[in-house]
Amino acid sequence: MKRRYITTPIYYASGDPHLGHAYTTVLADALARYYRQTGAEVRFLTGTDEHGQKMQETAAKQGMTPIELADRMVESFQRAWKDLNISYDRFIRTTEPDHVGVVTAFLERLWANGQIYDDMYTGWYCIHEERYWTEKDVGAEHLCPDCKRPVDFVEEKNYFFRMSDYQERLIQHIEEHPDWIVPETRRNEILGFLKQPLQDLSISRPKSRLSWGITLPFDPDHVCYVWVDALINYVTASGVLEPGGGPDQPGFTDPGDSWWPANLHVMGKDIITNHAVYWPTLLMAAGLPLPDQILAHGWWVMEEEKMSKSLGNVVDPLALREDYGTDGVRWYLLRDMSIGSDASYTPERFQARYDEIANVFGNLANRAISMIEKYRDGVIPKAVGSGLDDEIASTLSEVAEHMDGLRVHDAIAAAMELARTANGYVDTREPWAQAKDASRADDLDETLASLARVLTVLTALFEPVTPQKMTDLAHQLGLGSVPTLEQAHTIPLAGLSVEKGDPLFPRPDR
RNA sequence: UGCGGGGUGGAGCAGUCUGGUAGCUCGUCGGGCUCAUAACCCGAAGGUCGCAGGUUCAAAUCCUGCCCCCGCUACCA
Repeated sequence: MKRRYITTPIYYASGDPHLGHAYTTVLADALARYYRQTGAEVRFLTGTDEHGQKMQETAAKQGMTPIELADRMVESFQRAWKDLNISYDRFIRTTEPDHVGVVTAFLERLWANGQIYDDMYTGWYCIHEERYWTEKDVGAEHLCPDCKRPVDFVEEKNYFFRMSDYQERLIQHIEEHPDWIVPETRRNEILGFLKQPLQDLSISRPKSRLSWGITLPFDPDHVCYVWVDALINYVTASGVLEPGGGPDQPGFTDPGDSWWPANLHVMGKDIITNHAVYWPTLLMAAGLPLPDQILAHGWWVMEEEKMSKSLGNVVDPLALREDYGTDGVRWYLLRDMSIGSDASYTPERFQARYDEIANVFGNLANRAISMIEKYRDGVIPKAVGSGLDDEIASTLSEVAEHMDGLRVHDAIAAAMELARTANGYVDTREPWAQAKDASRADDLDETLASLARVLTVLTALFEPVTPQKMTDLAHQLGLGSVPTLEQAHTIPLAGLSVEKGDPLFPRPDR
């Protein structure tokens, strides 16, 4: 059986989940569900990134230990994902002993192979912001770009990964695999970025400054840089690397027996460099194959400001669920963002999109099932003609093409087009007129059977986006569950008893 | 500064590679239908396709110049 390993980033556990997290996760979930629909065995990974300076600081501010803060945030994230009906198979935490063991083994392997060396790190440190800046950042005045205070020149021992050694190999890989980074605009950015000489990557922090992290196996006074720690989670969850491995027993299992390499890493555009540069070079150094694809989506923007905690204009994705339901939110997020560009959230746009699925699809289901009840005592008649079979076939191939190209919004639009076509079909066929003329019983059967078929196909097509609602619709159609894409256009429907339920996408009182 | 993306009726987008009556969704206006969630279906109005030149029988589409917007230009999460 075909296998699919898909990941979200692991989210930094210093704050509660927000719309950005929710979008990435819903997007990955829709893809994971689609892959399952196509019959693949799927591993869908998400989790939390729990080490690092900000965790340490945030926890201290709240009078907690870092792990207490992490525990609380894990609960918060898991509740959010449950509320959004996220079908992850594994939730990883970077504080898990397994992960710590894998990171340690990974670093030992790089150390043993001479991929890591120590040197003095120099930079400009802002005491107020508690962070380093580059020469370019601070300018000739040597002022912190954020707070405009003078910065100090400091140097400390750091361990560096020989990332620069892999620059050419990485460029070659990206050029030979045009779809490795999606969308193309992000690929161009990375290629542009790689035109400049790549520097080596600092992968350690002295414990004197930061203790909340994974201790380097070759120097107990330093912890691993959180991004290196975090990226390795994808490997940990794949099972390709056994914790406890070391220079003498590298601990790598055959990639063929594990989930590695990942088929797809999904993320926001803000962390594309980490995933498209740091991560592949680290993998190269470790002798592991690279992931098949990296998908970087845009941001949700609101009134021209990025939605971030610091700007204080967060829209709680769960708040929208109160009026429109989980699937209403999932639908909006996936329908309204064209992967690759940013999308802007406004209540008006949300409502317009919700109206679309309520009016075009929800109402189609409602009217079709209602007519089957009214004209055929609730039993789906035998199909006597081809009905909308051609439109169904072309929609299925179109949706598959878009989904395989990671254009989820286009796939959804194509599926919705089938619902629009079916609404037009109802008007053309005029089943209410067919029902009044006993001699046209076959025509009416064809009309109603075709509509039942379209709805069945639509349950499969929309399941990745609105899973609960499609399960509800399948039940209304007399099916036990949402069929797979393969079954949807062949599974026998004649004789099934439909039962009209509540509207799938009710319009809230206005 | 360099690299990349974009500027198309009120809004959001497609079309540009492979020149040939400017398309889609929403909104507006008019009509139709009655199975349905005041939903659905049909039709109409509305754009000199950022600006200026050029090539061509013909340019949103190709070429030149300019204007404007956005992203990336990494390493302490």
